[in-house]
Amino acid sequence: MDCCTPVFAGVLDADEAAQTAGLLAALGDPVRLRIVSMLAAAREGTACGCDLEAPLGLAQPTVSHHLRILREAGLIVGERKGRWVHYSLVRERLDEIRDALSQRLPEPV
Amino acid sequence: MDCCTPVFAGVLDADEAAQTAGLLAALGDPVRLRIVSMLAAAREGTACGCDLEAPLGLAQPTVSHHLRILREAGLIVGERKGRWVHYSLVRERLDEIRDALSQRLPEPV
DNA sequence: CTTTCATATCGATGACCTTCGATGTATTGA
DNA sequence: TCAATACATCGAAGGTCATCGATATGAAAG
Repeated sequence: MDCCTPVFAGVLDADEAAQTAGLLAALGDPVRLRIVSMLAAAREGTACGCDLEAPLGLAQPTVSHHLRILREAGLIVGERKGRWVHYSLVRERLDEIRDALSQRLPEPV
Repeated sequence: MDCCTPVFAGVLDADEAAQTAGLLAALGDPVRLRIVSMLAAAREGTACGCDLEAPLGLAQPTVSHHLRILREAGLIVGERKGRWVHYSLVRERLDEIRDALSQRLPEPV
């Protein structure tokens, strides 16, 4: 007797999965999630790296590392303002993740 | 002159961040994302491990490893049905992630 | 009872990731 | 021009993760 042998039509292919997983992995770190939370809570929706080090309790290179990962994932953008870089969220990317989690799911009861 | 010095009220604390990041990290892998996609697309909403190996192109222990991570994150549950284990999605956990991405964000324009 | 099949666990390997000190780059202010 | 500040990059150390062969467990079938 065989198992269920379900049909896997319309399933994420490897490329789509890699793309979405990249976004999720970028957010799948406590430090980066807190950075995103801080940017969302910040006045004007922006903050610079120097303001993140103390609340996060991390050294400057570490914060810069995480900001880079978020930037390369397209989740934040940094704009140079004189001596500082003002980081802000890219709302479209967060929506993209939400959409990816909503699609391809069976209808809720 | 100082920087923006934003107020970080209502920001995720370390514990909350670790919990949500755990869920995101569990999904932040191409293989696991495809597994979730497959379970969502499967007839009856369930599938057993043996049906996943071939489409994923991975060895059985590797698939079992990823199923375990998804199970420990609470994203799937496995029910033993004779020789097979039928895995299915836990919709509440996916909603939990969506909610975490929706809260604490400034109002959309 | 033995064989067969689905699944879980173990151990090893190689890759990746987080963290930070040291250092480089860029911009401002004196 | 020179000192100070914000940020990026480099290199190293330590931990974690994905992968798989070998092996164990558990259940059905002959």
